[in-house]
Amino acid sequence: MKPDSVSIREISKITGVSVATVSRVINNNGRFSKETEARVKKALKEYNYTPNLAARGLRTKRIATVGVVVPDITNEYFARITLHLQERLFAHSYSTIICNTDEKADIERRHLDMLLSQQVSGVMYVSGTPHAFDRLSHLPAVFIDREPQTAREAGNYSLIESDNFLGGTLAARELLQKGCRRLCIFKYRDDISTHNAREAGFRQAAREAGLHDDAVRVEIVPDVSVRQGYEKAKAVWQAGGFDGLFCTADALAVGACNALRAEGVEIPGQVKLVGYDDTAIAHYGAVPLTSVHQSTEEIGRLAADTLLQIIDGKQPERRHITLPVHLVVRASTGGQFEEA
Amino acid sequence: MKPDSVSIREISKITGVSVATVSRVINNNGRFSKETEARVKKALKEYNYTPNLAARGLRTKRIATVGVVVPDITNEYFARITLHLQERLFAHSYSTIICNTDEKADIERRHLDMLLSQQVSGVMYVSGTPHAFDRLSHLPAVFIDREPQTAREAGNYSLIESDNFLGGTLAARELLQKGCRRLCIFKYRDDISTHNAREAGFRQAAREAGLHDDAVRVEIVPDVSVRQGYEKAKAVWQAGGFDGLFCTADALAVGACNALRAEGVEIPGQVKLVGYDDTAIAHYGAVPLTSVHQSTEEIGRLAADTLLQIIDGKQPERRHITLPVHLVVRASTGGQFEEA
DNA sequence: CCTCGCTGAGTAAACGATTACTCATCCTGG
DNA sequence: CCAGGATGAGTAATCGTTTACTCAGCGAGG
Repeated sequence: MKPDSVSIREISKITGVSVATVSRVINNNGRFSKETEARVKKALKEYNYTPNLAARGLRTKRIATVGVVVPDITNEYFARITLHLQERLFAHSYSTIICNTDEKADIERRHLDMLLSQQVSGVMYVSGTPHAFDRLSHLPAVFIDREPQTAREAGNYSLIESDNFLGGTLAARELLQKGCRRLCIFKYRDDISTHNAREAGFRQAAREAGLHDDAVRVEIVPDVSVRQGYEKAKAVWQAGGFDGLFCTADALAVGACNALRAEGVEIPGQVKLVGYDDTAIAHYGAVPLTSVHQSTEEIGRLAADTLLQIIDGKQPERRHITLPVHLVVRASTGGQFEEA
Repeated sequence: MKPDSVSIREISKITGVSVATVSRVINNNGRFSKETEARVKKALKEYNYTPNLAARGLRTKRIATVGVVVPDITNEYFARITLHLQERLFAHSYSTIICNTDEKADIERRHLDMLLSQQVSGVMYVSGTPHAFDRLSHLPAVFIDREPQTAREAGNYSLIESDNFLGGTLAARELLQKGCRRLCIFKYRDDISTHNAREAGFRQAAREAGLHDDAVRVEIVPDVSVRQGYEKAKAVWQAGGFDGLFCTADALAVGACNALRAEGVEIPGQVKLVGYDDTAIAHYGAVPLTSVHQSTEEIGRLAADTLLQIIDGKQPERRHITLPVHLVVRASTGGQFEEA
């Protein structure tokens, strides 16, 4: 049973130098001789010294921790981004506090108060609802995917998103090229810029291909569950149908796929299907799903680096970064069957 | 732009009482008059006071934060448990630091050092590899699913797991009852008690049904990916086959399902299939998957409550809790088709 | 030989909150 | 009328680190 953890003062006593010097050696800050350094470092190791971050944070008012605010960690897309964020931040010896808001304003508010209390050095908003942003308008922040309207004029933040308009365009082109003419979109809510841009890109591509605007039917769904996709697809199919369907999230597409097959519809024979995010379930379904891929790894890496830059007081190179996306073609639009 | 956050001292100045009294009001600790209380509380609200957790933690040596160590947050089962843990802990105004180890000992070690530095009050091990447990043997800890052998004699910890033996038994009974006689198990590694127990339960049920031990073939896989399931199923099928397959994780079962269908095998006609964890992908696959369900919500809730008890110095009611599981029957063993 | 600058290291004051003591005041019962 | 308990509130030490000052010693240039 090791001692609970020795303090800088005990190291000082052991080595016979002052606490100030020990601190200098630890932080490699200020002057000290080679011998002193060696002696102190030996003691640090030997007595298994662990810095008390509370004390350090109190004194320096900076703590190597950032908050990550995410709507739903069980959503694979969010989980991946969060994971990559964490890896990158951890590599810079920052720790992360992950806060799940479930898209609820009051929960988000409480989480933010907690983050403030912790004196975190920055906050990462993963597809964040902007509800409680006023709480921390003075903190370094990076938004992923969605930008809060209320923060427009506020200061220190950046936005990282992927090119949703392009994603929509790619989806439309694939369906059109494969011969679809009666198109339908299942879109998540009507107030989320991310999903609206996907629709806009889709519509524009359809228009460019000479389709009339009302050849594209839009259905709005209140959540991105498989069940939603299932039920919406059943309803819309019975109400007239379509031959090409674009869902702004993979889960919807998987649900739609199941529903259509239950109705005896052949995919990709009668209906072609494109999803979004290229999450793992895109591979697993009854029909492997063509989907728009965005790199969670790159998003996470860029977002982490940008936040660290802001924290360090450097102006980030770019305040607003848009990453490219690409389409992964699978069986649901008649692509090659891709295994596993 | 609000002031960065006022301190207890400023509240003291504003209200004309001492800092000690302000602190007492904040913590509802010690004595103070109704009027003082009202005046202080008003000022706290008005000036938007946020306690500095670093200072508090430094003084009290207790911080309302626990570390959650998890192998892979993008695994849905782990993500769900983590989510419920967080909800429950947050409800008790604890925050959580989630650490993803990727099953790597050195990453785990660094995470633990960080948690120690943060002076967390406890650690939650979700299906944790025990590698670096020595680092914090004196900290309150709760293990979910897996118990570290090395910690046997160490003090303050509990184990929450679900009844894996029962899960294996249920899986076997379902397959046997539906007429399967040539059984196969895809098991994740050979050194993980959780998965070993599933196999043991399965075998025992098979034995009880009068099957010879070698009527149960066991295949060990190195990870729980869909791809693994796919490839192993293809290989085993070509090497002789089976009519009932039990996978100790859903992802394996989904991969196996895809592989078998690609071979022209009918499910559940020729082969019946049971998975484990009842994650979302169990619903999504080409054939809805019969799976052993364990309640992540209950596991999370119990684990959180137990850890809080240990932190508060109370002996938890039970050191070792085993939760029941149940089987959800779907199409892959000939059950009713369950939508979405 | 004096002075100046550099080097290595110590002293002590913060940081913001908690809490053990202390104390003045007031009330009450004998 | 007084002893003593209860009450409300202030004083000051403390938690572990960082860091602005300070300073002794030494070597070199004038």
